[in-house]
Amino acid sequence: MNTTIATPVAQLAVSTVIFSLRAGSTLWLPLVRRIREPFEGQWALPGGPLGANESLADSAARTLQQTTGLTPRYLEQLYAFGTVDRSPSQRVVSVVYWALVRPDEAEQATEGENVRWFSADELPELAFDHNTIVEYALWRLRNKMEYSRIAHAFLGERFTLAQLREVYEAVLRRPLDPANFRRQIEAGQSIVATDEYLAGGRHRPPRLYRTNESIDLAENGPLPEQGAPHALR
Amino acid sequence: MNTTIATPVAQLAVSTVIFSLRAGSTLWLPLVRRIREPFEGQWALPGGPLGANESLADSAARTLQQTTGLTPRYLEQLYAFGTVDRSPSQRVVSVVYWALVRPDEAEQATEGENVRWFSADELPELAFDHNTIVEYALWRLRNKMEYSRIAHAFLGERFTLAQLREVYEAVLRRPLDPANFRRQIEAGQSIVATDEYLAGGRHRPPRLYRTNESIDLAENGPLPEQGAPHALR
DNA sequence: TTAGTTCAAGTCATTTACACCTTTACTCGA
DNA sequence: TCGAGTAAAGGTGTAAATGACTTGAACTAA
Repeated sequence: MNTTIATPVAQLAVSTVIFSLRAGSTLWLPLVRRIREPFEGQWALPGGPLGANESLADSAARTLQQTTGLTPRYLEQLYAFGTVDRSPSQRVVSVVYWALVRPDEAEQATEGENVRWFSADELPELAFDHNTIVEYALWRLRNKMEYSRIAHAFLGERFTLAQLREVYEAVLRRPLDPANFRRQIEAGQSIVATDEYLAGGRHRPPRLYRTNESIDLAENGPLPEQGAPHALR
Repeated sequence: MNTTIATPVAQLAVSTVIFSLRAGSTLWLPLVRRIREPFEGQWALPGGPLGANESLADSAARTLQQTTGLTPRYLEQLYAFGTVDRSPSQRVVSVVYWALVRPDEAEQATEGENVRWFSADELPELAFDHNTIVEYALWRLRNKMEYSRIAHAFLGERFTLAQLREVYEAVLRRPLDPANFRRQIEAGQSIVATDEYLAGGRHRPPRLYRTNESIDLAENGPLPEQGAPHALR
């Protein structure tokens, strides 16, 4: 074997942008406070160096679990960021993933001195180029919302059509006609009606639906390394 | 500074899948023969280790230039591949780009013992997981063809509508109605009619068009590190 | 019982997509 | 020089998708 082990030109890190919906209508994401230089004390995306025996997606899932306690239902690679000057001193190439979690999962997440949730519209100044990264992740989320069915990853097992519509309205930031929304969703095959109804509101109880597991909701093409353990298919 | 320089868990490499259209109707891509282990003698995607003072996109452009002599008009990041076992011995994480070149550029490319063009449908068994990578790049190309205007990157300065349609037909592998194609393209703003015509055929000379530079043809969103020097915007 | 709310379903006009047809303009060979 | 061949350019009709709006049903709370 004549392979020379070159001195590394860059550190390899994996980070993740996690989205959730708080109060059912605003996009929130968890950030972690940096506990060392550079950017000590500033907020940053959860992540860390790639482990020796884990794939990129596994690394994203692990660091997520360790820093925020979250295990997202949806995890997909976003982009690899590698400009020379994006980190002072040692050069870092970051493979960034993006994830969606349900509101109930998000509430279980550890929140404290070093982990806090922020509104996606009102972020502080983040470490490194993480503001840029979040902006791109937001674009990807909104874009993907229009041609795939990832909205389901924000919801639990059972949900009403109104809840699903509210997810779309929150992410796309515009109201949708309930009647037309119903027609379009029913035309597709992405959800299945159950025979349960949600009682309790002061109105006619809406029917509960569940996602159709046999339909590909992500539309990511023939990707070999398929997301996290619980990746949406 | 208390940053510890960890021993690298993986080598960082950048590779590129380059597509071109030969004879105006079949997808071709250049491969390079490996001159060292592992996979010595087998065909692989052009690429190499990331240089110390270049961004990921610059590295893709440079290795492309060195191995094939090509400077693609379109260059976009495809995916970062990083499963643990994708390379024997030393672990390698590859950030893969994909590129489009015009047929006339492709002809200038060096072809010889160590560089050869292959039909995208009839590839040999490649080194590493490069067959998988090419398959994914093909999916991305065909997918992107349907919602963006990247087809223009296959063509030169001036082209007829029939030529543009042939690009679509070749990539999507199905015939398109010339009349409807004309209307759809004209409805968009991606091309501009010139007052030139292409004479020589035994039929009415078709009008020549050029791409509208002021329109974003790639639709990649707010990406910071924008492709290669000549990236299509 | 009644008012209020939302689900659920239906109507209608407009736009868009697609298949097919006709005319026009040019080149080339007889 | 004339006719045949070819593809551009433009047109028409039908089906599907979309958006704005309307109606009725089901339930809660007062």
